[in-house]
Amino acid sequence: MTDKTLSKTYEPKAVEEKWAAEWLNSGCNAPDAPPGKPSFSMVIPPPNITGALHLGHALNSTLQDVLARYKRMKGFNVLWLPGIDHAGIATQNVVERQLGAEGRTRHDIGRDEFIRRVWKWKEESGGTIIKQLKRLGASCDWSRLRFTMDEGLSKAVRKVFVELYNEGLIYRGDFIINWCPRCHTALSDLEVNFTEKDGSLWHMEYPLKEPAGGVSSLTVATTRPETMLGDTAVAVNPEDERYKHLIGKTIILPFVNREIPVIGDESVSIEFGTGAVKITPGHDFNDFEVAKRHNLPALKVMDVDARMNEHGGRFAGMDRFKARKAVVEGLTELGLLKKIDQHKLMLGSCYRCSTVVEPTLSKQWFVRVAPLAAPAIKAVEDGEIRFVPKGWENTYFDWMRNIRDWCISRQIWWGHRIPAWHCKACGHVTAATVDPNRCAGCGGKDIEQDNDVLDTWFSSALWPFSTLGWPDDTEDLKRFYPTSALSTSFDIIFFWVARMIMMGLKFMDGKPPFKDVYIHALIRDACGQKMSKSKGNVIDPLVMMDTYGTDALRFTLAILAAQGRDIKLGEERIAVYRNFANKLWNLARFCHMNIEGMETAGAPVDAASLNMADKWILTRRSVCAVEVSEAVEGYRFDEAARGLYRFVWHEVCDWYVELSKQDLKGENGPGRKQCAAGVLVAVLKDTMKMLHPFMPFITEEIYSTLPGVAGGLMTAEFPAGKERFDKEAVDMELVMDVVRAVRNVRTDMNVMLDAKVECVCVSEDPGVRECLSTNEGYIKQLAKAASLTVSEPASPPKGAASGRATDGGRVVEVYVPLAGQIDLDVEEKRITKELEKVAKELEGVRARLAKPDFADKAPREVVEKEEARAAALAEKKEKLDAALGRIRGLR
RNA sequence: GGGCGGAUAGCUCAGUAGGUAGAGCGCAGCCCUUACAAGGCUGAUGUCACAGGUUCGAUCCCUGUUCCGCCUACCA
Repeated sequence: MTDKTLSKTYEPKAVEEKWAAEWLNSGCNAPDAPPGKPSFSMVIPPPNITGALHLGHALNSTLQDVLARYKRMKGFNVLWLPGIDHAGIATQNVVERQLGAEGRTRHDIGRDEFIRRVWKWKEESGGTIIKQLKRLGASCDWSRLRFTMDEGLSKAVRKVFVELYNEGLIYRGDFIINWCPRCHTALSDLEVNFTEKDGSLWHMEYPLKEPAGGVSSLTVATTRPETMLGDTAVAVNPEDERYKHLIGKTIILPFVNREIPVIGDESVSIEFGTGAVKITPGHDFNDFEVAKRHNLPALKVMDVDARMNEHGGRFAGMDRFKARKAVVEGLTELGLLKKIDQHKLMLGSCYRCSTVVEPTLSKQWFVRVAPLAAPAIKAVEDGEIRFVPKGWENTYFDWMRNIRDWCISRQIWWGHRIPAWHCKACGHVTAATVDPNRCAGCGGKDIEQDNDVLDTWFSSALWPFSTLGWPDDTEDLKRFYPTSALSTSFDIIFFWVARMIMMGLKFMDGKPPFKDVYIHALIRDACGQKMSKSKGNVIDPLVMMDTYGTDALRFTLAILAAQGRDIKLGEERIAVYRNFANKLWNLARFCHMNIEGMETAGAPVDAASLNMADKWILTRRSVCAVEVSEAVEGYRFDEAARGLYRFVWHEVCDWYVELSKQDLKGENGPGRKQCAAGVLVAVLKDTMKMLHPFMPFITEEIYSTLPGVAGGLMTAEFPAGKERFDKEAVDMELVMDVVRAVRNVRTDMNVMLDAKVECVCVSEDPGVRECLSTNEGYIKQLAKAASLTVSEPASPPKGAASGRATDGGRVVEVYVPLAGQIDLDVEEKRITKELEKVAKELEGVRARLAKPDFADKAPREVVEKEEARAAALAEKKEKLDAALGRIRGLR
């Protein structure tokens, strides 16, 4: 696209495709070969291979890309390493569904064939999200794309497992875990979502074997009647006067007629329910603990599908929910159901398929987490790892300090198979990084690898170093570990961040995986609801990119990314920043129209030829650059984006473009034209550079059309913001203020736009007067004034409407004589209103100054400032009084 | 039950070493002024949730209250 054919509105599609391809070919996403540059590294939080880009990804990737591109432009050797995880359960579900469509199960085709199918699926349709991230402009080093099931990463997983096992930090045993009856696997505590549900509290009467103290039964209250078949005790509080005499007695469990003891346990609440609790160690976390304390047996009464098993008596074979109904009916028939209370309970469901989980006793592998957590807590306490915003540290500490062992085995096939072999002869477990052929205990050859695979998060926890080549001692590890920052969502602080910290410290010689953890906001819909497919309130980032352009989406996400607050996103917001992209585009068009044919427009401008407007905009550019730098480095993406928006729209476009028009048209001679063009181009180039991390496509496109440009923006240097002309910048602001004052009067007085007015500016400050005279051209042009008179204080012109400009403590009275045109009523009303406001304000300031304490205790600067303010207000009031008098005098 | 965060213009949100409260959208008026109507100029609107406290001074700090979110927790 050449400068001559820039379309009137920005059309993102072609531009995005062009640059996305260009960046991929250029290789500038990859870090340089070892130079002296400092490193900046990040790993992408690996999305699921089954996933599609949602707004959370888009936000997170945009912010990381801002960091990556910014740091690159700041001279860092940047590595942003992308990848995906194998999402064990989710992926297995996808392929099992495919098989299901063929009328088969994974068991029909066997483990090896199933794994082959999953890999085939992965090659064909896995990882579409990577393409989508590229479309978003994410400048990852795609040549280093990693996958948790890669050979290298699998090697890392095995080594970590074996070392932890050998140290006794991984163990296997029978414990109660969360079982998903649909996925047929254990889940860790974190993989269960709890939601409040309306349920019932059934009061069930259990007969005693022998009456005691005139009592022949005990009534328990439960939310899960069907589990009664697995009861191995009834517990009461040992302090409970109603029941303490029953402790040690025997109950005959209805239906199955099993004899179970009444025990005393302090965990039982006297107030809740009936004060007596049935104990089902095979299907309840709490009961399992109670049973351990009392040496009670645990009985599993359900199978893998959560159907009642052979211990279920007449209920055997029934699904747990059917069995519940049947048990309740059965009890009713026996006259043992005493009461049903409405009761709210927290119900756990599988985070992958939402099936209600079944706490089940089962043999599983666990990580003993406490020893790993201790140094991980310390690293954050000591500030070695920093959370941004800091508040998230509490969440992290809270969890880490109450951490429970992590169930890492999953009864699925897709994932890292546990590198442990069971010996059939001696029962010894051999954990090994290389498949062994004999038992390490007895040397026997009849060994078999454990059937389970590891939790996907087990491999993700190694991500910051496994992706850099560990366990090999690679150059990448030396250069890029620890990584500089990790950006992610708060909901995986436990899943991932905490575990990465633990594993990083453990396996990387105590070095944490990253220095900063940036926790980004959660995106909600415009009403504040969490977006979800079932609610139908999802905004698809891909559709937004199609509709408004990728840069618009990115800028929207960045400018809304304030720390510590959720983002409520409505589509209209994106349209606003689409407009911004368009504004930018037209700024570029304006530039091209005005420099067309100028050979030297891209050449550096001689500082001596700069005028006040040039110096003003160059200064504002520098201030903006510094502000953006500080904001990005402090992860305040919203501030950076807001600063850029203001600079581009309200400084460059609203003012500099207007200020430079006469010069650019050549009205002030070739020298001025040359200079203004040079400044405009320079400012535009810097603007593109500053904006590039946020809006990479449009900026790259515009930049490439500017004269005197060599190379792309990605490798350009971020403006340092050193060139400043503060004095001129302040003077320019005063001139702008005068223009605003005149416009203000014009509007208030309903002066037609094309009607020129006279304009009188009065100031007692000779510096101010000189400044205004020098810039007469600007004022006349922008305020549409036919003439400008600058004078010392004198009696104001007759029949003039008045205004006033103040900037930096300097004051200019502005008069616009409108003899005959002035609407006296309007002007009188306007001045009266203004006068009231000033009087009120003055009163307040004077009241404050009058307080003796204020003068005594407030800092001197503040007192002086207030005094100056009072004086200014008094003067203003005086002027307004005079103006009012003049208006009235005209009647 | 514990913890965290929010409450600022009609809406969505910034902000403040405690010292005159800001933006965008929307709204009103005037403009199709050759970069841009996805635009320009101008304007109006706030007991900064409530009640106390500290302070010369609080939207900001402290305490309590009320609403609204979220995270976390084995009362069956």
